[in-house]
Amino acid sequence: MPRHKLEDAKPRLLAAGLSLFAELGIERVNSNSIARRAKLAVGTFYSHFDDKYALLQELQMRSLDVLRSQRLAALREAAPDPEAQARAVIAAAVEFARTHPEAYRLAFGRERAASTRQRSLISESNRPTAEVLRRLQQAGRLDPDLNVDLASRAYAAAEAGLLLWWLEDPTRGEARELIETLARLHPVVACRLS
Amino acid sequence: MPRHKLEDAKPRLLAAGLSLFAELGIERVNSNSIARRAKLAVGTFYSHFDDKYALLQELQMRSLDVLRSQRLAALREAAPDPEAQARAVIAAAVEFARTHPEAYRLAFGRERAASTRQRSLISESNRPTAEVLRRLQQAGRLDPDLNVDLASRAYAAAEAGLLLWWLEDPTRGEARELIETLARLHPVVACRLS
Amino acid sequence: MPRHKLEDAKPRLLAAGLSLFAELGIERVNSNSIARRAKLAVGTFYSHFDDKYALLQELQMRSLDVLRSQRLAALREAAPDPEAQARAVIAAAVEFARTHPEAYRLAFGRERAASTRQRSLISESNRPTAEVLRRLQQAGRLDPDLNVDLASRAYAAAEAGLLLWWLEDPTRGEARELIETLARLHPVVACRLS
Amino acid sequence: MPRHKLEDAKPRLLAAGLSLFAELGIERVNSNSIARRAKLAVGTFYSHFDDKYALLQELQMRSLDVLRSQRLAALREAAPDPEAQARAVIAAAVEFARTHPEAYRLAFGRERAASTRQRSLISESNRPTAEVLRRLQQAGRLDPDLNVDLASRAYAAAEAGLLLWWLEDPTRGEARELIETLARLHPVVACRLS
DNA sequence: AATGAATGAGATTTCATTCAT
DNA sequence: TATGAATGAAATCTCATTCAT
Repeated sequence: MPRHKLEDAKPRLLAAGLSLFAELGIERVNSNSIARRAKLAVGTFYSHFDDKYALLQELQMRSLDVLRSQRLAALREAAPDPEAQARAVIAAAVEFARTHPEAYRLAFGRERAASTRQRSLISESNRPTAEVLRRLQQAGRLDPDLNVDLASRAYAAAEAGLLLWWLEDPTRGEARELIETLARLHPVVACRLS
Repeated sequence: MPRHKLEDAKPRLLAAGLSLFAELGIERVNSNSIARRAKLAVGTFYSHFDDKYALLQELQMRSLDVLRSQRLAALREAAPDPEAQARAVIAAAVEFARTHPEAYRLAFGRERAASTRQRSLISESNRPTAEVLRRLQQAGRLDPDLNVDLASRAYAAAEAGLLLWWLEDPTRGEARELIETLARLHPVVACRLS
Repeated sequence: MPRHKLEDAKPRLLAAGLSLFAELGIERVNSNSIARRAKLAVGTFYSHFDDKYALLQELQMRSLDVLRSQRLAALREAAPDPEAQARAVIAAAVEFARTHPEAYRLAFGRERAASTRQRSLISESNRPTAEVLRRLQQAGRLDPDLNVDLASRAYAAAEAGLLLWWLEDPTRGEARELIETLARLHPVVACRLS
Repeated sequence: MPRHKLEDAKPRLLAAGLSLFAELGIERVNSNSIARRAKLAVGTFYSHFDDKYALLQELQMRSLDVLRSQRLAALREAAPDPEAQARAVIAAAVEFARTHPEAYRLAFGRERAASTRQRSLISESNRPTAEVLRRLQQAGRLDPDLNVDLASRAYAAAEAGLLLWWLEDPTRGEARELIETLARLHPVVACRLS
């Protein structure tokens, strides 16, 4: 006996999952409670997702997509100078974390779609940075001794780690300070030549 | 019917827990399997730990203590120059991660003693760095605009993130490169004046 | 894999619990055995009751409700004389114990919904008696020195204790004798004036 | 490695058991906690008692012995009149309950040495009353229609039930009132002829 | 597609009892 | 006799998943 309009089950499950995961962490959440919060039956949950990890993964992918597109937009509007561009991309990330704290926590926090041997999301969002660094290095504008993969990975960890920590208590700093701090650690800045 | 010598139950449980947590993550491990791997009865597990999270926490604390003391030892032997000291402390961390990969993963990886609202272990190991930066800043040897808390937190995240990523596949870089990369991002270096 | 019709799980669990508690006492009974006797899965037990004590409490409440209503019915049909009324109410209790021995044992026997600091069920069923005595005393038809609370509580214990003992071996007396004996101890009779 | 003087292990276990049983009820108490409260090792518990039920039974027996002897003493000092004697015996019970509330609760409360098909302790303490009634009835001083077994059993339940209830909150009445109330319900009084 | 009671494997935890010291 | 760490059977409880409606 179908009781709800058909169209909105999936978005409701995603929203319910997002808030529950953010509150409790995946391992403390179960499919029944997600359905309950979405005011749907458990069975409905299973007709949309294989399990809670699938829902988590979808949430993470959606978050990353939004973040990615906001970074690209920022990039397009930034001055064509590597440092300005790095700063713009960082600012986009800080803004995303500020406006979607639950999504950011879910995508970059400790939650993993368990079973899945999913590539780290940090690595995922890291790839473009490595590319940029490589190009700068070839252009002679970056320390040639730098291991570009390590540096971009270290920076990505710094960004995610700092923002997650900040989200726990946003009085820990102002957006401006966050951006400034991250910019100084960004390889484009910290390892530039001259 | 007690069958084992008295002295070794707890160390065996710790060792069994360390290897199982490292292999599977806490949520895939249960008290029965820890006891089984330690060749002890379940009850023995519970006469030494309240639950698997307590065992995890003890492992984390022990790892941090060892890491802390190795950092201090490195510090004592380093030249009295801030940059040399930062490098020495980084080298000690890399060495610890290399020689105790499971312990490092457990202490800094995503595993958390759940329910416990335990202070992040990264923050914990972060405190001394912030102190050093504050002193340098007062001595006028560090950018006075730097928010020392944010910077040290960002660096700590970079270090932990990079080492965890490296441990997944140690061919990703040489110890030397890791140290070099982290040194460049360390606030003492990246934000020094002149 | 749900296998049963929906309607009958709870009644079946109640019936299974009643017979098992009566046979063995709560502490010798466990949720698995209740479910097994009801030919249901353990999980089904827990989707209807928090634990075995909750089931016990529901059985006790239901028994008391039935007993209460039978006492009221008896009262309505009795002559408007206090002694006749007491006798009618006693007879109703004896009849209830005779026809629902397990329910009576569960409600008045030693089984308690443990942890619960539940008001004694004897006290519960005692309240009306105390009221009646108080009114008779004010009307000058009962010894004015009598402590009505103590007397009604003592009587209630006598009634419950005698019936429980009788249920252990009904050849210990005839219903008529039980009623007669209890009537003589009832404060309305034992403490009447003139 | 014996650590305690040999002589006092058993009394200490009995005292520990008495207080724990009184606090929590047998089913919430276990041999380990009894030994712990007695500041002895578990093993010592098992060298003195088969299990916690054996300890309970010993406590109950000891309590009954003391109560019995106090009743006898009271009887010896009472006037040779049945009613005075009943009153004296009741007073002894009230006094015992007042001075040894834990022991009284243990002996007459709902705790049972489970497994044991032990005769009810109430029945046990009931026997003498039935004897007395029978003699009075033969002497023509008691209603010849009275079923002496039922009456004495009902009275015993009233006495135990009232005193247990009173012990829960001794402000419920004064010793004098308790004695008076119980005396009125005692078959010797309530069923005497003329 | 939606429902939700029912399922039962499996995890957590307790505690009476043993036995080497 | 006393000790107490170790044992492991058994109880409690959870929750992902199914399927008749």
